[in-house]
Amino acid sequence: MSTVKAPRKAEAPQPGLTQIYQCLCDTTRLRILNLLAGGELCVCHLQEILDEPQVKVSKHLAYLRAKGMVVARREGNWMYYSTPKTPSRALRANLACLQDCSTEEPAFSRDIRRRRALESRNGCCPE
Amino acid sequence: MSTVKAPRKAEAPQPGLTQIYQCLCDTTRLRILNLLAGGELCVCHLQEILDEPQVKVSKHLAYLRAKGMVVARREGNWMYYSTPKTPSRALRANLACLQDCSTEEPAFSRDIRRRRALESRNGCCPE
DNA sequence: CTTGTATATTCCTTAATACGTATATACCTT
DNA sequence: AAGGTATATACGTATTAAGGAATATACAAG
Repeated sequence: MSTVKAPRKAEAPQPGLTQIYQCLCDTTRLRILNLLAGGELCVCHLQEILDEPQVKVSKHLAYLRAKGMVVARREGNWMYYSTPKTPSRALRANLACLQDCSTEEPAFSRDIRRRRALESRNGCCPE
Repeated sequence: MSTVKAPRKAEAPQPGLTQIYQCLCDTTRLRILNLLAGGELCVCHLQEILDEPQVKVSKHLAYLRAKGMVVARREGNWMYYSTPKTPSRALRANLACLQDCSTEEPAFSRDIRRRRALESRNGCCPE
């Protein structure tokens, strides 16, 4: 046993192909990842943009995080989620593919629009 | 009601993004799609290359077909599966992405190698 | 019409997932 | 310490998926 104490919440290792697709096969998670492609977001903004209950958003974020699809950082009361800064080849390719495909789906571009609107009028959490 | 009789087994419409990812989130289905990227295959060849029981292969093929990810044609006793000739933009992009990512995963290239070996020595079904 | 081969489907069990309600945790403010 | 806000987890439940064993279908050949 190593004497080095593990951090209470280690980030998950980068996911394999199957895990990536498991994350992508839910509409809410797709919307989240589509949004995070535009940069970090806090949970309250995600909730508002997605217009989904807190527990639902939180659980999907936990799912994504457990599989290494997103990383989280805390700032005071707020949690900010983003895609990993150095994604694996497979993850990078699939996020790019999602970006490409999402332009077709109206729900996705609507989310992006709502994000812009929300960020312009400055939301709940410290910038 | 239309008087036109529907074919007994219509091909499914092209899948949406979520459906695509639902199809991709199983290892066996990923292997199948990876193989079909190299062209049509009959079920017996798929069984042999994947080294999986008949019922498992057949059910995953049915799943893929029901979601419009593959199409099937019969020739005598044999069923041949392939990706649709004119895939939707999303399907095309994701199959290409899979192709790109699969080069990293040893299981996938092994399948391709087994396919080549099997086809060179000519298998069970009419060429 | 019988038999054989290739493939599909049914039925069952087990495990995974999705969602909601309620509760817990983490941090800030006073 | 006490209360408030943001977020996470536990628990119950309903739905869905995966896999195997057995059976059914479709076609070919005699």
